Amino acid sequence: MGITKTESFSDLQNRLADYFKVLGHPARIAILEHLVNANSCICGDLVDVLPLSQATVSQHLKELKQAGLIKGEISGTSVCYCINAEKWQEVKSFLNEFMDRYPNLEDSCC
Amino acid sequence: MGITKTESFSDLQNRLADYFKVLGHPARIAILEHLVNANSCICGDLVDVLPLSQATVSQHLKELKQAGLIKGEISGTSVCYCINAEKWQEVKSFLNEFMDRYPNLEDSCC
DNA sequence: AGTATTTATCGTAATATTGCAATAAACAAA
DNA sequence: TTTGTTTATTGCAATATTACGATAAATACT
Repeated sequence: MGITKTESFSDLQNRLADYFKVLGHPARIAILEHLVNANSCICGDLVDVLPLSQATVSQHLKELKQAGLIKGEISGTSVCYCINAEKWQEVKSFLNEFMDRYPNLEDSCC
Repeated sequence: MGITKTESFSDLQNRLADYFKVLGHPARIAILEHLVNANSCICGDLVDVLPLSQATVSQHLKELKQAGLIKGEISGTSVCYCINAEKWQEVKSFLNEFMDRYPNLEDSCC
């Protein structure tokens, strides 16, 4: 019924899905790319770079922040965003472990 | 407006987001886990394993198949599903390349 | 104080996703 | 042919997501 049956799956499955999900939007990919490329705090110009309104960008930033992938630091009137390095590594490993569970072999059955 | 502004983003950004997105649901994670663990074709018993109706499972399988992550081979009345090994590696690399763009360093600015 | 700048939040509309019952489709077995 | 078995599809209903205008909140500057 449009509601994901979260409670029917394991914590691990839900956590995996949640991280994949937050990465599953081109705007959030674009935001992360921008922050990664800059490799520094970006104050405000994200809205200029993205083809979305200020309100929409703010919403995507909120989701990325909630997932822990980025940090936002208030600096005067504006806010500086950057990648949360530790969390980024953690998520990378977490997702990779999942992908690595399928062996790199040629012994596919079909 | 609920519609993702796909056309405003690059092909690469959209492709990345699409792969993350298809992985962004616990049911699809569970399906993939089952296929990975079996490391063989699974005929039919997926519905028994998952806490979802046959129709819903079939829908998730369709999405995974469309993304190319799994293959389905008709075998009599039933269908055998298994991981698409080549595509799995390809997607793993593709997503990993994105995650690796953020350097493994401690030189986070904030 | 008043004005400008920047970001967050609220409210709302449009679209997407999830889930399932019912049904269809395809095949096997009797 | 009829019956059962298995998977796909259709047609909803419920919820979630996306997007943005309007507005609020917070701070800086005159």
